[in-house]
Amino acid sequence: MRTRFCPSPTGTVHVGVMRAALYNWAYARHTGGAFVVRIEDTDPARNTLESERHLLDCLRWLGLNWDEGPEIGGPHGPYRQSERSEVYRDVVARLLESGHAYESFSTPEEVNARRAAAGQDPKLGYDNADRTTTDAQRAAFLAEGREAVVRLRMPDADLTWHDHVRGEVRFAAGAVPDFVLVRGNGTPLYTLVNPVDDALMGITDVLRGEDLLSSTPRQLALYAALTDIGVAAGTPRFGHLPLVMGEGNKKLSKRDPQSNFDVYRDRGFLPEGLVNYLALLGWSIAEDRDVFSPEEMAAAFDVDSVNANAARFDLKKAEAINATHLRALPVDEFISRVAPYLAGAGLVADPPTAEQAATLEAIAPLAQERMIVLSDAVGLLGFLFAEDVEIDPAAADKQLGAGAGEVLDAASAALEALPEWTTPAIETALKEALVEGLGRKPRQAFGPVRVAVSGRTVSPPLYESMELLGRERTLGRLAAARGIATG
RNA sequence: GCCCCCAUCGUCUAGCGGUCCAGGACGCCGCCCUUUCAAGGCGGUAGCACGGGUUCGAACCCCGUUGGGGGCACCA
Repeated sequence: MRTRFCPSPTGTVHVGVMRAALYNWAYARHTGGAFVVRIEDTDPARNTLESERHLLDCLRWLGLNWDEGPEIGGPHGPYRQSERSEVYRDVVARLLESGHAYESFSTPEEVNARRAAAGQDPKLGYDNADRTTTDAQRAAFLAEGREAVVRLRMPDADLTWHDHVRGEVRFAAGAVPDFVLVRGNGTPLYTLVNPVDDALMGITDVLRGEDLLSSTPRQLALYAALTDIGVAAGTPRFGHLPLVMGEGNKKLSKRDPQSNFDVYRDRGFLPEGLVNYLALLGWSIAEDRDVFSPEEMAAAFDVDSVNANAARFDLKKAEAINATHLRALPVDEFISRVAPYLAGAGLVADPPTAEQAATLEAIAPLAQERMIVLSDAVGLLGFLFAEDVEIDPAAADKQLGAGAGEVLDAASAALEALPEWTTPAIETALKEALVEGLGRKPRQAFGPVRVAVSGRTVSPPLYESMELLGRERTLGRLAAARGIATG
């Protein structure tokens, strides 16, 4: 099997597009085939090199390594369509020569006028009228300075195929007009270039979004022509993947912020977490299981079992899956992944100093199970790497109101006198002072202390955090919180 | 408007004629654990769009209806 991913390098990277890449990758890996990447940059107005680099970087980050394609080459290169003009020119010449394609001089206005004259809806589009253009007419058009587009002559037969995910699909003969392969200015269109390259690159299975389903009949016709002139060895199998939907009930569009792949990466989703979630959008590994590694996916993935329903992107579930992967990370691995986020926020040096590394190592196991994405560490652990802590106003409202002053005073007094600064000693002292001494319920006793020390209502376990913070900083923070406590 | 695709809990899904008064996960709600919040454990909530067939038997097959989605460029 040979599958491919052929993005157009424009703007941001879309999660739906990456899901398609993932399925292609997984299918190739599952079958022991090859995964080919090709850059479809035939629209110079919209394509940028920067965008291409970013796309490839996202693929690499997700772990979707390709066997042939940009940057690594391969036997069917070049893998960038902007570098394949001669190939297309040659194919078009042969298509024209064999009569599968023809020059078409009608302008869109003329087509519409003909439709209107016949009392038809102009939405019907091109009417195949130029199939019969004579040499004399052609010469006249050329003399007028007209440019011709090149169109494929569609066969007069139903077009059907067996789709990997949808089964038999059929389009009636005549449903698709002769479509344009080459612009008037001579540059080729996606409609030509995509099947030509798939043919030339030996792609056996085309897995792509359902939004391309209705362009399949055209491609089938082109493949037949290409096979006839010896460019293609046959027609690939197709599999049309369910669309990824957004919040509403519409295809997740590029304009939708949720569709931007970068935001997940930047927030600190793990590649394996995102792979896992994306895989679930239309496929399941087993009846009672939905957490798995990319390798497990590749081992189990089969396109024929992909679900045909459109799938809504559910951030909550994506986060839950990611959190599971995060917790499953070995601690040292977790530390090395989280450190860049802390460094990025200016909390630790890059790399962390010996002291910071020691703190990180001590707190990591406690922090790991409280996080969803890596960037959560910034808020959760920031208090350990700064002299002072900024208290979250909402947390202050909640915990530094009535009765907090008394708690903070008692905590300070108990901790000041502590002979040794260890987690068990802190625990004992605080419980004695607050729970027994003041008769507070644990949740009321420790809430204000937690906010004073960490600045938040959610933090790693309290006593351990205090030990790591040291007596001086802890007492300083209790005093600072006492200053703003209202009760 | 035309063509095509789709239809199981709020969401993602399992189910491919009987083993399903429909299983898992996220979410949500309880309870337990507990120093907060989480995490973890336990339990609960909620679904086969509708109508006809076919069949001894239908979530599964067929037809229709309704609903949703996608596509109809000299974009990709």
